[in-house]
Amino acid sequence: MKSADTAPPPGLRERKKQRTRDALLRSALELFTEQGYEQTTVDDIAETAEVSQRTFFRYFASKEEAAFFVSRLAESHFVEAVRHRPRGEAPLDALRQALVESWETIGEAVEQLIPLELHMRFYRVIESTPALLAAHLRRATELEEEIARVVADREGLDMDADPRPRVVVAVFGAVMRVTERIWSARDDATLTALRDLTTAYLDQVEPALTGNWRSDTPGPDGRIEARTT
Amino acid sequence: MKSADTAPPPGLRERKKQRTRDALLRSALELFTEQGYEQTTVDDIAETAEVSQRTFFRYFASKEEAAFFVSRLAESHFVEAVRHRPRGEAPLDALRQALVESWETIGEAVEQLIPLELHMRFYRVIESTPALLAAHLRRATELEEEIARVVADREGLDMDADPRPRVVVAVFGAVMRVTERIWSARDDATLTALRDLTTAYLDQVEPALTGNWRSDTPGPDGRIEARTT
DNA sequence: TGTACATCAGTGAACGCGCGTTCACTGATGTAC
DNA sequence: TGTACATCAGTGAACGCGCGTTCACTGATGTAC
Repeated sequence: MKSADTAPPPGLRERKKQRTRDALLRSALELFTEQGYEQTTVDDIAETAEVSQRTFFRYFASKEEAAFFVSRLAESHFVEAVRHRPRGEAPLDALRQALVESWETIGEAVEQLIPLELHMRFYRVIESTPALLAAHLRRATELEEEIARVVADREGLDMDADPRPRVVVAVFGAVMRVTERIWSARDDATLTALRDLTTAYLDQVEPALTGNWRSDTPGPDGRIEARTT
Repeated sequence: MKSADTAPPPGLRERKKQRTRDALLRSALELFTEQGYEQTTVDDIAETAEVSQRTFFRYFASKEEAAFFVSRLAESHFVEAVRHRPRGEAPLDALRQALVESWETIGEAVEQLIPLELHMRFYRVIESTPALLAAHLRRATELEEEIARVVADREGLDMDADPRPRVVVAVFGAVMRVTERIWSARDDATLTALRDLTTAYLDQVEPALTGNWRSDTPGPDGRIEARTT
C-alpha cells in the first residue's frame, strides 16, 4: 500500500521536494504546538525549515493549509473506509465501523510524514485556538457533505430528495466533535483514548434522543465518563 | 418586553450612541450583503455610517463581532426559550419547541436594530463566505455548550458524568446546521421556510438513525424535499 | 562519457493590503451649584 | 436661568503586523544527442 508501488521510482529532484515538504510540515507543527498557531509566523516556519518564505508558499497555499495537511490525509482514509463497508450494514453502523477501522491504519500513514505523537498534540492545539477550531469545523462540514454522498450512493438514494443521508452523517459528525473537544481537554492524548470516548458517546445517541431520561435506566455506559473527571 | 421598561429613560447622549451603533450595524450588513464580507473593509463601513474608523472599533471589537451582533441577539432568545420549557418535557422536544417558539418572537426583536429582511439576507451570506461560515460554526459550538448546561440542569444531571446532555444538543445543532445550509442555497430566504425545513428534518432524525433504510417506509415526510430541488 | 540545452525548485527583496491599535486632541452632553 | 466643570463620544493621523503576492534571477537536476 506504499505510494511507490504505483508511481515510478522518484528521481532526485522529486525526493528533494519530499524532503522540503516534510521539513516545512514538521517545522510548522512543532512550532504550532510549542508556541501556538497565532504566535508562529510563516517566516518562522520557513526559517526553521531552512528555506525561504517564498518556498513555503510554493508548497502550501496558506498557513492554514499546512496546519490541516495531515488531517486531510486522515480524513481521506476515513472516507475510503466508509466507501468499503459492506452494503448490507445500517448507515450509522457503517460510519462507526469505518471510523474504528480507519483509526487502526491511520497511524502508519501519518508516520510517513511526521511523528504520530506530534500530530496528536497538534490536534489538541486546534481545539484551543479559535481560528483553527473555526477552520476545522468548516472543513468538517465539507467532509460531511462528501460522506453523505457516499452514504446516499450506498443506499441508492437521492440526497436532495431524502434528508436521511445528510442527517445521519451530521449526527455522527456532531458526536465526533463533542468527543474531540472533551478528549482534547484531558490528559490522555492518544488515538485509542479518542476512539474509546467516541464509541462510548455513539452508544449514548439513542438513549439521549429517546423519552424521559429520568425514568430510563442509563446503565453503566451512561456513567462511563465519571471516572476521568 | 421593551428594554425601556426596566432601564431609566435614556438621555440624549445615550440615544446618540444607539443611533451610531445602528448606523454602523446597518451599514455593515448592507455592505456585506451587497458586495461581500471580504470585499468590505472596516473603513468602508465607517465611511458609509459617516463616522471615523476609530469609532467603529469603539462599538465593535472586530469586523466579525459586527457581523454576528444580530445573531447573538437571536441566540439569546433561543437560550431563554429553552430555559423556560416545562420541566416534564423530553429534552429533544424541549429544544424543538423552544426553537419554534423563539422564532415567533425573534422577528420583532431584530427589527429594533435592522430590517429583518436584511438579517435574513445576511444569514445566507454567512453560508457562502468561508471565513464567516467558520466563525459561525465555532460560535455555534460555544452556544451548544451553554445549552447543554441548561439541559443538564433541567434534568438534574452532571454534564461531565453523563454524555446525554451534550449529545442531544449536538444532534439538534447538527440538524440545524444542515438545514441552514440547504435553506441558504434556496430561493425562499424567509424565517418560516427555515422553520419548516428544520422541523421536517428533525422528524427525520429517528428514521435516519434506525436500521435498514430500504426496508423502512420513509413515508411522505421523507420526500418533503423533492418539491423544491 | 561528454556536451548542450530545458526544466524547474528555490531565492531575495520589495510590496499591497486590511485589521486592529495608539496618541494627543476637540467638542458635545451631563451635572453641580 | 446661568455658570463652571466633568465626562465621554468622536476625531485624525500614523503606525505595527503578518499574510500572501510579484519580480527578475540563480543554480541544480533531468534529458537529448
